[in-house]
Amino acid sequence: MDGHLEAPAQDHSRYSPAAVEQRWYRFWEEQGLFTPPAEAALGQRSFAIVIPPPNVTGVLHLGHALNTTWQDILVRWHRMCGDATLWLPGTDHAGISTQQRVVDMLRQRGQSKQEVGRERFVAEAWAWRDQYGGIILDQLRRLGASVDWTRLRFTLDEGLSAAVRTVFVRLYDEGLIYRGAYMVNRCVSCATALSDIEVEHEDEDGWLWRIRYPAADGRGGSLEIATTRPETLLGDTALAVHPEDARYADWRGRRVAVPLVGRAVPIIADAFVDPAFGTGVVKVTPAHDPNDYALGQRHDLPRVQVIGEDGRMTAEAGSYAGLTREEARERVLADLEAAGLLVSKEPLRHAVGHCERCGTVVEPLISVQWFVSMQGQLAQPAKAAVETGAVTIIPERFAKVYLHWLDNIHDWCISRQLWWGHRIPAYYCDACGEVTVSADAPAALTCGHNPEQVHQEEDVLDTWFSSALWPFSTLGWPNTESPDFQRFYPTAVLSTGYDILFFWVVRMMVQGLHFTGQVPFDTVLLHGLVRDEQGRKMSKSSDNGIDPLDVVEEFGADALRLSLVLGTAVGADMRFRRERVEAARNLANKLWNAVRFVRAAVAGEAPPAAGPARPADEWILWELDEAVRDTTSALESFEFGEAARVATDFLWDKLCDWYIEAVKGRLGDDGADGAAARWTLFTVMESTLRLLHPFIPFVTEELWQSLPHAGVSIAVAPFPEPRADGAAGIAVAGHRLAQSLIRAVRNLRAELALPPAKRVNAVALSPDPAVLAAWEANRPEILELARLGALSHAASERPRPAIAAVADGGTAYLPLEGLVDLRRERERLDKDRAATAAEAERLARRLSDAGFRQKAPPTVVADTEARLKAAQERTQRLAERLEELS
RNA sequence: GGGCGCGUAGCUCAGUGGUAGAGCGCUUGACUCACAUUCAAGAGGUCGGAGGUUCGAUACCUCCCGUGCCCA
Repeated sequence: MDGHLEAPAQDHSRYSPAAVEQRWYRFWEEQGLFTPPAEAALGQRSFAIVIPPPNVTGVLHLGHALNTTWQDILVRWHRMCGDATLWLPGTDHAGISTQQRVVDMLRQRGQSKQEVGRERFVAEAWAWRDQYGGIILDQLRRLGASVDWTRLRFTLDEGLSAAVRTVFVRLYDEGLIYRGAYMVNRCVSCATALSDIEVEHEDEDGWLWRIRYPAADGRGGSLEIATTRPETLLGDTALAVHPEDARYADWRGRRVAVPLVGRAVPIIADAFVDPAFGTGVVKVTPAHDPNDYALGQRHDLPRVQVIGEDGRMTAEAGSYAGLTREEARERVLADLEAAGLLVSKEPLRHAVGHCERCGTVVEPLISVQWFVSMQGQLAQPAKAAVETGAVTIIPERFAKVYLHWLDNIHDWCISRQLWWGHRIPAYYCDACGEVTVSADAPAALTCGHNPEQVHQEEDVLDTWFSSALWPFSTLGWPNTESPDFQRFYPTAVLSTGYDILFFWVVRMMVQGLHFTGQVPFDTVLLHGLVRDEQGRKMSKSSDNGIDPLDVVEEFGADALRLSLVLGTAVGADMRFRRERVEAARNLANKLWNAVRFVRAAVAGEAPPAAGPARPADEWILWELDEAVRDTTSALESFEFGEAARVATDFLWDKLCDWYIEAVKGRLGDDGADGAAARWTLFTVMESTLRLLHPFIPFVTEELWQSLPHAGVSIAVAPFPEPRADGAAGIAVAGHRLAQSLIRAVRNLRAELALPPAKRVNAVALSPDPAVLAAWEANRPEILELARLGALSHAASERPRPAIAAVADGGTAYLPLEGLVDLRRERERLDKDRAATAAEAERLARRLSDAGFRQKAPPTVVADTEARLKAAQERTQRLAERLEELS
């Protein structure tokens, strides 16, 4: 990086982020600025965030960009505040997705997973990871994420894997992990079991078929049932009605024949049945429906599995064996029709479960899986932590969602029939089948047989099982003496999308509390979805996804970041809008040019300390203090949009539009006034860069380096603080009065279409000597910014006729007879007078209300009185002026 | 069915128990020596509807309408 520290910023009027950003990221990384110092300074606070580990197969999308921006703002801010700041990066191994990639890769080589075998398959997966798994990490660099790359973690790292084994064994020993045959969701395409929350329910248009089941007890008659899944009738082992449904009271205890298979099954009564749905009779297929499974348990029904794990009909399905679920449905319907048992069909919109990963319709199947018992011992502390405020969820409303979910939590199916992942540390004795659970290959089996003769469980763990440990496994746990764990756990903030509140946040809370006894983080920040310009969810299938890197290429990472935080609220979905990025790009450009101006003004050297000399100087220093205070308090409450708005408004509206324009005439001055101007301008500009750095790190670094500076990087320069003595004084108030006058004159000039080059003289009158003094104190600024030739206060010089600009505290008259359309002028003044009078009337009415005077806070009453006085004065002056014109 | 959002300027969205805001768009003027990715000025809103609480409601409460999401 030789030389570029001294390299001047390009002297173009347009900022080119592409030429700048990657260079600075390399610099930050090489300087090790994102690695917290090894030793904490005395009294230094620590601030840690673990990144939500992106899927190793993933590519960056705008949701990542938003979340990364939030975290980077927090982290850069804390780092500049001098905290020992750690932002720990990493990726997760994404079991299903990665396995699918490797399977595809093998298929292209003409190989199958079975052919290569488990060991080689896993090796191929690692090779795939090494080749492609870093893509998303480089994308985070492009966004400016100030993560500590020296602490990069991966969920399959040895350390993290040891944490996974430790947790599994402990939960097993505590009886909180168990293995058994239960109904779970199976994705026949991904060929694995899924947990409940990996199933997405979507309403789909389907059919409700009515099917007749003839009596099988020789007493004649038949029962009509309604179903959306006729193919499962092959596995029916009962029909059910509501216990109080009089229509079917006679049927209870009788038997009917399952169509096509002829099996005689009982009619049972259960309050689960909704008598109002369909015919009030439901078929019961305990092996293929979660509700029927529960019914089957209550009534001790046999289970007949007619659909296999591959989604095809089993031998139990008789002549349908081998057909897919879809084919079987067609055949069953045709055969029912032929048998005269298909009564009717009607359209029905109903929820169908799909695999969250691949979209395939999930099949509920009974199989042997591993589960975590979530209720009670695990869920309770996680609930309590939020209820007691040990953890704050922002926005608050998600706390309710979180608690409600924990109240209704189900056991978590954690086994996956995959090869890529943490293989479950359970060992089966080949001699007796006994299960031994052990973090390492067991030296002794619980059954006492020879430990040589074991085979390890084939299944791996749900990826989320390892993600749940992320806040502490990445910091060295289970070694609780590890320096990072000691220093940075619990972490400070966990920022992620609300869509993975259940998948991840809850589970981290559960595991963190159970295994460390502490909350894993103090604050949970949840962001919304970034949608496309039409408000649609972005997705690969609808091809409306926007690649953040395309945006970075075109507008710069700073512009993307700023556009994602400006004008957005925490937790709310937002639309991505191109104009927003353009506006943010324009702001970066504005900053660029403002600094160009300052650089020219100070000619390469930091101006010697001078302090403010004129009211304008006092005013901008005071406004800066305000901006620093407001930005800081917004950051403290995680209001990123508000923080960015305050900081950028200061830059544009205060510093650029007012102060730089006001100070221009003084910068070349050789005396004390020039020195004060240069010092103030430089001081404010440099502070502004630091204020903006957390939001737009690249351009601020480039510009900060181009100005005289102390220190290696703005990234480790102190965040601005308000001056201790920065109260608003008379000078500040005076400058604001001058600004009001300037605005009033500008307004007039625009009305009259006076070109800026045209200088006019003005007479400014006020009954208040303080106002006159303020104008006098700001005379050069007023002359320049209002484009006046001269400004006098003597009433005798008041030009007649003239046109008036009514400002706060007084009125300015411009001698513009001939230019003035008197009728239009009267209209303008009258409109103003009417509005001001209405305002005065409203305020007067409020003040005459005894309730208001008694109950409103005194400051509000005083404020209202002041406003009334100002409105009355202004109305008076406008009326006088109208009088003069008539 | 249960729960939670949202409805503010033409568009997209901030926001607040006490004077309604921004960006873009629109109108008018200006290539003013940092910036036309700019500057100055302006138009535009009974803050979805109806009640209620309050001295005061766009904001708090209730209901309704519209719209979106989560869970079952």
